[in-house]
Amino acid sequence: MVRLTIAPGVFLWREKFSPSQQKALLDDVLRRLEEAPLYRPVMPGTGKPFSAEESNFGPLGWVADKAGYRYQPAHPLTAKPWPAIPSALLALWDKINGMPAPQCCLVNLYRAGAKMGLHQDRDEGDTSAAVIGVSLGDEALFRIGSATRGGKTVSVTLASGDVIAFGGPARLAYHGIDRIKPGSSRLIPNGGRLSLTLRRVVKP
DNA sequence: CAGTAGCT
DNA sequence: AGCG
Repeated sequence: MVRLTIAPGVFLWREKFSPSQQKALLDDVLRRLEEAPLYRPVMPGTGKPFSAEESNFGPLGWVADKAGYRYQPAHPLTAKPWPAIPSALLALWDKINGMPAPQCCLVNLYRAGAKMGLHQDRDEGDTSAAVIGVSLGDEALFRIGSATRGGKTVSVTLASGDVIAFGGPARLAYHGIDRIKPGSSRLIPNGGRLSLTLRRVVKP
């Protein structure tokens, strides 16, 4: 597999999941989302809704509501534990990061027009492992900079099956999704992009 | 005084 | 880029 270096600590593998693997992973993800339905989080304080919809797999899920950002073991609407992380994603993590296993797989669904402002993944007590993201469906314009706001940023288009990882010097880099390219993939019913973000949350 | 995974 |  060809690993591209986007910036120090930021790596990209194009189509690391083949089309048939993408379809299998999507089916697995959609089955699990029946148990843990997507919902629309809101910003702490202001209550402004995200444009993306979210859910989680794994022992801990990242949630946002008026009270703040946090990890919790159960779905905020159903109160049920999050479904397990798909085995294909655990295998991917093991190849890139090794042990210990990820504790969270945040699922983001971006339909046409959805985006995600520049932010840091900094709600984790353990930042020693890289964050790993898998893209399914429509292409997205991803942007990543440094650990401080206002620094230089680089943009890259993420397509279905692509895998991005940022760790080490880039683990706390600001990053976000500027826009989705509607209709660029037929993988997801009704269109859109699913991002599957793997993270370690607490120290072993 | 932080806000900022939002918005203009 | 910078807001309140």
